[in-house]
Order: sequence, then C-alpha cells, then structure tokens
Amino acid sequence: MTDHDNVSGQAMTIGALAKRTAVNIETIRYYERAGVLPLPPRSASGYRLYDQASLKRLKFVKRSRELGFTLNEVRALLALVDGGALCGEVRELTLRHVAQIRVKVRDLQRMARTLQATADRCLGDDAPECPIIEALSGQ
Amino acid sequence: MTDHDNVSGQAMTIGALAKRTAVNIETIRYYERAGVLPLPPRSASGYRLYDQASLKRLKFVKRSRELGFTLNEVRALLALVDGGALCGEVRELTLRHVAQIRVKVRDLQRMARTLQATADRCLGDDAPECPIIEALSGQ
DNA sequence: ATGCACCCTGTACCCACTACAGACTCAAGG
DNA sequence: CCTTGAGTCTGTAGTGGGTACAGGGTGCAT
Repeated sequence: MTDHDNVSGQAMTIGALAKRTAVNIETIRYYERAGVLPLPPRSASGYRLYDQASLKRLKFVKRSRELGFTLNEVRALLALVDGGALCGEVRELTLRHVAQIRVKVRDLQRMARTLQATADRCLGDDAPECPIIEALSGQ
Repeated sequence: MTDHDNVSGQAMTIGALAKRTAVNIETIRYYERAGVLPLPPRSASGYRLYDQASLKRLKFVKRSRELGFTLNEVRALLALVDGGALCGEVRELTLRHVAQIRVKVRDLQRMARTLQATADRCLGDDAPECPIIEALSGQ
C-alpha cells in the first residue's frame, strides 16, 4: 500500500477517495458539479485534496443513493444535517421517501401480475397466435 | 367532433392520433425517431398521415411501456410480431421482463424496510441527534 | 530522461421523454 | 382577400444520474 492509498493521513487524491468509497472518480466529480459535495481544496498543481470529512460526506451520499434518495433529496438531507437538523424534519423527509417507494413497489407488482397472468395463458409453443401479443395490442 | 378528430376514416394527423391514444404529440415523433413507429406517409405540405394500423401499433407501444418494457424491449417485441412471432419467443421475452421487475421490487422493498426501521427508531421530536442521519453516515 | 499511472477539463453519450423557438399550413370568419 | 388562431413542421436543448472518452498536465520510480 503506497501513500496513494493513504488511509489514516490527512489528504488524499480523488483516486484514493474513489477506492475507499467504491464510488467512481467521474461520479465524485459529478457530485461536486451537482452540489452534493463541496469544492475541495487543491494542490499546487490543481489536484483535488480530500480529508476525513470529505470521506464521511461521500459515504453519506452513497448510502443515501443506495437507499433510493434522489440527489435532490440528498441535497435536502445534507442541508438539514448542515443546518443543525432537527430529528423531526429528517424523519418526515424519510417517511415521504418511503411512501414514494411503496407506491413504486405497488406499480411494479401490478405490472408483474398482469404480465405473469398473460404469460400463463400462453402455451409457450410454436403457435403463431399469442395471447401476450393480443394483450399488448388490445385496448 | 370535427374532421380533425376523425375516428373511423382513413387518415389522421398527428394531433388526432395523439388524442385517440392519449400519447403526447412530441412522444409520437420521438417514437418515430427511435424506430418503434414506422415513417408515416406525408401530405403534400409535409404533415404526417396515420391510419388504423398506425393507431394499433402506437397502442401496442403505449401498453408495453405501461407494463414497463423499455423501448429496446418494445423494438424486440415488434420485431417478433412483424416477423411472424412464435408464441414461445414472446413468452420468453415477457418472462425475462417479469423477472427483472421482481428483482426491482425486492430491492425497493429492502430499501423501504431499512428506512422504515430507521425512522421507527427516531423519536421524531426536536432533538438534534437523529438515528436516521447516523444510519446514513455510518457505514 | 523516460515511462507509466494518475489527475485535470471539457465534451458527448445513455434513456425516455418534454419543452421550446421559429417557420409553415389550414380552415373559418369578417 | 385578409387575418387570426390552431395545428404542424424541424431542430435543438434540457431532465437525472451518471459513464466514457479525448487531449492535455503531473508525480514518481527507474
């Protein structure tokens, strides 16, 4: 492990940060542009330099994305955190998000049910008549 | 109902087709560009002219999209239909799609469970410590 | 001094649309 | 005949959440 993969020290390059968070380098730069990561200080030659706080923030963003928050919601969460969040506000945002997810789940389940039911009416043989195609064509 | 909203006749303009299918005009033109709708004949002045077959095809595309098929999958379905589809092929494509949906459903359910559980540990009061923020920050 | 891995910016692409701008066409009313 | 308004045309740009270059500069080891 070279200095490049610096784990405990102060400053890391974008590559080291990417490795430690398993977030693409280009995604990190994109997050910066998108305003969910602050502009980091730069080395004399223009390299971004990240510290432990950057690491923590990127992990926060990553985890939030994995839980399905949009970048807008992440921005809102971060604003709450940075502004001395009150638990109630964060909780509300989260519950709204959960409600959205549940709607999406129901939609997808309805789709899957419909398609499965149609496929079940299908003989699956080499016949040219297909109830699936009829279902997609019809009304 | 004017000639514009022609229901039984031969040729309709894009506006009439849009109305009858409840698909946006711009979306219809996009579908054409994307290759899921064929290039329609044009009037002397360049207006697109659609017939009953166009109507049927657009309905097929719309229904497929509502059931979560991507445009790529729709193109594949249409190719099967146009090529004298065998039921088995269509069925296979559909079942693959259903499987993808079920994966997505499980992912979303996992997300919702995690978030709900975290929110449940939250007092929802004005306390500045928040288990949700901690959960998002922590690994 | 040379090579190689790394970093920089800027641009273009993906999907499935949506939203214009600016020009043309068509039909009805005066 | 002229105007007005609705409809249509093309072409371009934006959305979200990235990914994928190209073409250059940097840092370090050999």
